[in-house]
Amino acid sequence: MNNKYLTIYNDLAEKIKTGYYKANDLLPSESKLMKDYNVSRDTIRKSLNILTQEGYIQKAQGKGSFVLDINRFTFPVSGVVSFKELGKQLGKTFSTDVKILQCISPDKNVCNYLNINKNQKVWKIFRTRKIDEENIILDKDYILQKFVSDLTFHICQNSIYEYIEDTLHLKIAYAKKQITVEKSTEEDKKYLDLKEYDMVVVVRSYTYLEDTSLFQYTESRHRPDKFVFVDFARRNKL
Amino acid sequence: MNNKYLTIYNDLAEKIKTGYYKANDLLPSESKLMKDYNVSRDTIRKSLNILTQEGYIQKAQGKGSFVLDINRFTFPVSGVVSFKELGKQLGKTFSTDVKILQCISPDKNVCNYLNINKNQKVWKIFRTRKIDEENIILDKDYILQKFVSDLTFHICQNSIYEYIEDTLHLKIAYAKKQITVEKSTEEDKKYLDLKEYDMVVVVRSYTYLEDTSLFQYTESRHRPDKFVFVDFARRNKL
DNA sequence: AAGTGGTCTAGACCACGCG
DNA sequence: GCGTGGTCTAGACCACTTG
Repeated sequence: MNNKYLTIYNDLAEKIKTGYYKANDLLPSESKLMKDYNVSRDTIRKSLNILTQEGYIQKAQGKGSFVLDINRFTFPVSGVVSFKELGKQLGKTFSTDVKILQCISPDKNVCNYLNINKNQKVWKIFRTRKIDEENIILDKDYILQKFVSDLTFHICQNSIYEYIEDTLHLKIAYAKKQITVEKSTEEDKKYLDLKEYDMVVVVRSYTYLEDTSLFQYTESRHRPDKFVFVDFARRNKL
Repeated sequence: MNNKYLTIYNDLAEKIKTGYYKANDLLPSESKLMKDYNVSRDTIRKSLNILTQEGYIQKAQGKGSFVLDINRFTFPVSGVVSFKELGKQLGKTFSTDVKILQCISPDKNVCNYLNINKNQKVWKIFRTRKIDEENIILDKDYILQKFVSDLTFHICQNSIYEYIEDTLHLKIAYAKKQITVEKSTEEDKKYLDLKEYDMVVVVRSYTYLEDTSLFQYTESRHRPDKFVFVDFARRNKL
């Protein structure tokens, strides 16, 4: 990465994660960091702003930048993160089973979700996610075929995001998400090891590309006892 | 507010919300906005960055800033927002019942949540939230007494956040949140109209002040069918 | 008084999209 | 080639904290 401020952000974030800077430590002052990295103050401030946004530090006028305690942040479902990336970050044994992979003419519901008409083909992908030998999550993905002409079992087994970003070079920009809890359906019971639970946590995501086109709708259905969502939020006035 | 960039942000956000700028419109270019508001480019860019962050716009190099469709964002539980603020934004008929308000020596669990020892007094506040004549949410708040010496039923009935920020002038900076789904307890059944549901959605929040001191732990317990969480997330590389 | 972060400015150069 | 946003710089002044 040739960006100075991103490089500095990553460097500082790494130093916080590895404990070089510890919770409640003060980061070096902005003028000190300017000299250390040999950049202008604005560049340093850009880096620090991202650290603030991500919950790494808290700034205080007249005092400095305090390192926050991030040890409660181990399950970052917030943000736009794929299942494979998640697994990597957690180091747990996850596995994925591709149940359905087909290119279809969408039904009414899917048309509605993706805001298209039924002549536009979409990929329909159902995958189950296994943790400790139990099927915990059912992911139902619908992806506009015009953006992704080919998909294989192997790609779905691996990471669709990786393929889309690294191979197709599509740029995912943002997502809208909604979390609710609903009665489990026959489909849920078919694909998941629901045990005694008769409800599932449903995470609906609409994913958009950089040019603001909606290209994917995902419904992620979780067994309630294994669902956790962790969030860091700053108070915004006005 | 004397901040230029916040003023401009609010002005533009207002124009998007009221439909002066519509979805898929291009915002005026940065140089145009510089002239319109008679400020430097950096100030404009600060405003646009917040709009981007909050999901109002999407920028594209060489093209401009596109207005996004925000109509799916009607329930902003994300961010640090209090119940009263929420009610205002939704225009629905909510009501709050204060069930418990006392200053206690905390038990082991609360000590653990707030990272204190049992000699520190805390306010214990239980409130139920009613929507359409049903008790849907049970809020269990624990607030360090050293920050808030006095609390009344009237304040709790209204908005604790309002009192803390506007009257005590404490500055709430950020919060960590966790969402899970759990079996309902006897307490839940006592305070809520749970109908046939035997599970509740539990939102645990740790709220921090600007000086990074943890001052409040809240457990918000929701009847599952009425729970919605909406989030906007940008994809961050690296 | 000295040091910290917060805001604002003016100017430079680059990368990208489009005609 | 022109206009757009993206990055970076250097300098100014202010507000706040601490000694």
